[in-house]
Amino acid sequence: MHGLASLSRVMEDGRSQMIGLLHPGDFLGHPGRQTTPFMVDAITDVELCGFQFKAFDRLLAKAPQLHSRLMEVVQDELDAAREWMLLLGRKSAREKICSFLVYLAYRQSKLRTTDRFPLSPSIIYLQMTREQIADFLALTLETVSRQLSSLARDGVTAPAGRQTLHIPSFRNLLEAAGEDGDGGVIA
Amino acid sequence: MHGLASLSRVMEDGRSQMIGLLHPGDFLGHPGRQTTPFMVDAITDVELCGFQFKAFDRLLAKAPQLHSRLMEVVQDELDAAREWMLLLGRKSAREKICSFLVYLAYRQSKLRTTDRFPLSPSIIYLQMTREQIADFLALTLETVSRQLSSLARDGVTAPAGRQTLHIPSFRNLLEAAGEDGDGGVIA
DNA sequence: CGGGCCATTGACTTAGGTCAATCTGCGTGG
DNA sequence: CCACGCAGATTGACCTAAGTCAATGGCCCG
Repeated sequence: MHGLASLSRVMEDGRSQMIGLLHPGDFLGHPGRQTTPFMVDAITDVELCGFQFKAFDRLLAKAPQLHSRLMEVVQDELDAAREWMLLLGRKSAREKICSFLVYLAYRQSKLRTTDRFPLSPSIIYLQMTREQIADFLALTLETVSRQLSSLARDGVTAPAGRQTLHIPSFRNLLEAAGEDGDGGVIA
Repeated sequence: MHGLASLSRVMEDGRSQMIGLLHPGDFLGHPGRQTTPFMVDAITDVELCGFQFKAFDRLLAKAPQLHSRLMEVVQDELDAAREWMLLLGRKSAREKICSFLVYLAYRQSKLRTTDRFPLSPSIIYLQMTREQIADFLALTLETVSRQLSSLARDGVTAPAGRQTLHIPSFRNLLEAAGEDGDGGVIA
């Protein structure tokens, strides 16, 4: 309902990869499963809303159209995960950062992926530390910091404090993200 | 039904990332969606079995337990995609190759992820070119080749032709894959 | 027997990681 | 109200895993 949380996978030697962010309105866990096989961390203070398994199952039995809604949700997550695989596997550090900013801009403006422009106020709140961003993008915190500085130097972003960025031209940002103009953004 | 196909995401500049492999028994496309937003390529000759949308929907209406079966399938794909994100983001080239071999071993032995050992005959058929493997693991074909040579040199694998590997010790392979012994393998 | 197509191997380059030294707010207690 | 301390951020110097470019090898098919 409020706040931001992260989902991650951790290796026994300590390496970890953030697998997704949970924004207000997102689901944690999946219908019919007792556990999520991933680590969940609160990034900010979080308020969430729980469902009881049995009650939820009863609801599901009564409202069959809910099934397809849930299927939608899971499929969107799947597409987002696959999109992120492209980012992790093939994008440069700078493209990763820009894609991340684009992703945040969309999530914060509550638009769906398909409606592209415009993001009017074009203010992005990072909410996370450099280390958490690094963990999401498979970089190091130093690289994140360097790229953010470099983006500011190039005028792609205008920092307003450590956690807030102003975006002069969203078009420039998209380009620097290596987005191909049609459907490249994470839902 | 037969053969192997790949799902990938391609950037406009030509970079591409394989997002998953389709083995016999897997689904292509998702119920209720007309298209998959990814590229599908046949790796070997493929024989597949199609469903008509309307007929499938009617079937779904009649057999509600099919809903939860489909949900299972999509959720397994989601977990696999997220697991692969860890591989893409945080594993070394050698670990990637080994994880890939483990993945293939499981897929080819038709076991579920959760049953770990043993893979009795421990023969792995690659079926793909080095370039396709590179595309799956976010490496270059040269790096794939070098790592396969190095694994053979170290006795982790015993090559039998270009497309076939014998695995003397599956335990060693798992270790070289950086798998943590509980649930690290891709479904 | 010849000609592609993969694959292998080598030499060199580079993006990003690592290690280490400041810097910058900002919340806290005196 | 202010100075102190500390967690997070920045920046620099150096290192390395993997990418790039290029030459060679070997296998399978006509």
